[in-house]
Amino acid sequence: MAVDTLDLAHLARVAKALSDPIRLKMVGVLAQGRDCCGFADPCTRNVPGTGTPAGICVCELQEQFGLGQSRTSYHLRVLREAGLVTEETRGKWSFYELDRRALAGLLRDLGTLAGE
Amino acid sequence: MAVDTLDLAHLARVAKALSDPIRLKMVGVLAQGRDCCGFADPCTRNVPGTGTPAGICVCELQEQFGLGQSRTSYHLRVLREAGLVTEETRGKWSFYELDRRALAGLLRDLGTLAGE
DNA sequence: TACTCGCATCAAGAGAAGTTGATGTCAATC
DNA sequence: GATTGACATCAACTTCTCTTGATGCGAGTA
Repeated sequence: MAVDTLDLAHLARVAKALSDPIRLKMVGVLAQGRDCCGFADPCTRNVPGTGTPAGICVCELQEQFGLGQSRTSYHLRVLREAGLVTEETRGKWSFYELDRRALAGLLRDLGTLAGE
Repeated sequence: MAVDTLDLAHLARVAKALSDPIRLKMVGVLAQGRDCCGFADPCTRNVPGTGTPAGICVCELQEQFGLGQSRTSYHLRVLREAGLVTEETRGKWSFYELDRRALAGLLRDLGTLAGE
């Protein structure tokens, strides 16, 4: 892929989303995709029927990071708007999942920019 | 390499340096490492004796990007402080070069964060 | 229906980042 | 030694980002 086909504005937006230690840590936690949740709360439920965990709910991230609710929500929104994570509402909970393709795309594009 | 050995603060700083389209474009130009300079100026000189080009001078970047001098200098400083580029003074010119290892390190660390 | 819970969003303030023009410094040239 | 050219840095300003507390809203629950 040629350098001049890169969307630098988009690349910059994704990089900006990753330019904060809190959000990087969130990506790390989401990447581990751990079963939500470790703590005693109804949101421990997995995808109905499948038993497969899908994403981590905001309350768990909030707990893990010791952040306020709106602060947690804000950083998740930045990641979401950059396309790095996806959100799915189930019941009254929001589950966030890492979009690995988006992250892989970033790495690929940066590699391209640097001439592999 | 384990996720918990990553220096997220440093990762964030490098990502922030890449969170601006101007700086991304600079990285792209420096990556091509084109012979400095294309335009008629004494800074066309390469490393004395070797004939090998080493870096691109500020005046060329300024010209290529159509930016003011202090603005160009500012963005180069951000890249330099993030460790993404190195600077070398020769005569009255400053030559900037991409530090490929730093960029490779970023890609590696992001990969690690995302669990490869 | 009223209440609570989980979450998004908003409004306001503090601080950081980016832009611009001015000033300073050092090397090269006159 | 004075001038010029290349560059860094500073000061002032604007704009963006982040944090905090408040408000709103839909989904479950009493």
